[in-house]
Amino acid sequence: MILYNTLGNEKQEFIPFEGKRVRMYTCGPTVYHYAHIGNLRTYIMEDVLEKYLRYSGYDVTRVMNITDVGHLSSDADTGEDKMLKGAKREKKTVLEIAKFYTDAFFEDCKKLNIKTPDVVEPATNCIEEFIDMVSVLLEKDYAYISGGNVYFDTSKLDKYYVFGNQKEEDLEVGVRDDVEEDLSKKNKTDFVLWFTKSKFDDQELKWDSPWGLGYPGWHIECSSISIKHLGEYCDIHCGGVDNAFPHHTNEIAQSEAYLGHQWCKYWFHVLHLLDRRGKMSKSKGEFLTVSLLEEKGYNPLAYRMFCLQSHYRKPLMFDFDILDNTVTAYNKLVSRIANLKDDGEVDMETASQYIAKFKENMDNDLNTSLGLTSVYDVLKAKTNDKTKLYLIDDFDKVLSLNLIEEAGKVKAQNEKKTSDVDVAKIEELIAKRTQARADKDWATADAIRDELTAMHVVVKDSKDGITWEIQA
RNA sequence: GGCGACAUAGCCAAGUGGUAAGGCACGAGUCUGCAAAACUCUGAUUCCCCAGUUCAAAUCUGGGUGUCGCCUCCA
Repeated sequence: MILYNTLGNEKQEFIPFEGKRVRMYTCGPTVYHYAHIGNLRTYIMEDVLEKYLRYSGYDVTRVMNITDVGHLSSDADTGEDKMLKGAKREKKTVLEIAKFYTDAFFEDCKKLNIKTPDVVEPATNCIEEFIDMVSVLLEKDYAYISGGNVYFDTSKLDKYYVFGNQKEEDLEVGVRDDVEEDLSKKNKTDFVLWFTKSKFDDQELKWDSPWGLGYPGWHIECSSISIKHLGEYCDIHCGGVDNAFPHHTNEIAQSEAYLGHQWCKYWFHVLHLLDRRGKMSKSKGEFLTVSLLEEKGYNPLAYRMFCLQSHYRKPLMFDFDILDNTVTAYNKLVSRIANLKDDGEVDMETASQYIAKFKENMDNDLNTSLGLTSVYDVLKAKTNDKTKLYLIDDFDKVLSLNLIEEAGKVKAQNEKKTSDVDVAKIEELIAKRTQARADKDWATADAIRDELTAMHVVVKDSKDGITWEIQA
């Protein structure tokens, strides 16, 4: 499989450290609020990556952290503590908030067919590990204590900007209005490993440490949780692009300083979902959630298909008109599948050709748009329906659009009409209408059709006869 | 200011040196008393612009333009 690796900024052949074993790490959500559909784009694409790796025969272990420590990423950031802000907003304790939004996150994931990672670890479970890692970094002289906090010393590294050619002197401090420079740092790019000096008197979660009562820095959590569950080597680390710097850059710095060798081979970054204002973001106030989509009558899986239609490494513009477009496409696709007959034998020879094509598409840097096209190709294939159903079911192990299941619902819906409605009445009306049509009494025929429409019965006249069904 | 990504039909979008996939919408046709549904057909002389390399460029190189992201909250 070929994957674009941000480390090197190029497409590379994916070769794990150890045979068919894949250790995969995902930066999880900060659980202070609902995830918006932009956050979930990243998780959808990572889910496809994980499932495709499994489909390709890899033995995947995937770990995700839950950021329930409400720390700030910066010593100097005047922003408000995220978890605390959520707690204040909802008058709950920080941990109640974390629990609530963690559950909400996985409910959203479930609706989008995002598999729960093998290991999900809240940061508050790993304070000991964080402290251990910081201690080692201090011992190895990669860290120093200043102004009450423990900092990572980036000047000890040969190369700090691993993802690009950024120069420290070109960094602008205070690009954002609310950021001030932290004078306790030795170098501009140094970052906090452990805080004891919180700017927030009401910081709720604090733990004892060799450096005093405090809480961990933002980056230490991912490094530590990854190493705890996946060991010293990680194959793929995933996240949204905005995390590449500083979060992932800092993770690499501290992890490799701690381990003394290369840590993670591939960095998979998903680009942002945009709306008319640019990147969809919680800090801008209004944001779209899965529940909101459902309230508006959208099937969450239509949103999944919306994401799959585009490539993970391209910015994706969200608009309800575009989503509507996908909804139509999804419904049409499902109804075409519903028309397939489940009989005969699977033609494995033909099937293997389509599977090979699907793999070729997905092997090319997870080209989900072409992966979806494979489904359309199958529908047009010159083979029996059984083979088509077999292939669609197979591809859907990766795409996870519930295509077969939804098609089954459509079929059931069509069959339901015999049990749920007054068939005798409907057939009587249809008979009357047929007579009226035969008499060329169009007014009566149309009136009866209107009556049937009011009963949610759709009449279909075709040369093969008259059929009817209950409108969904 | 620095670093990085992206730009293809009305819309979403594939394409990684050999002459522009697929989907949605639109239009046309079949069917029909009309309609709906279903099925079939149809669309880019050209890929943001300008140079260059090449027998051959949407694809490579250089220079622009535009959009987006990051530069200590962020997926």
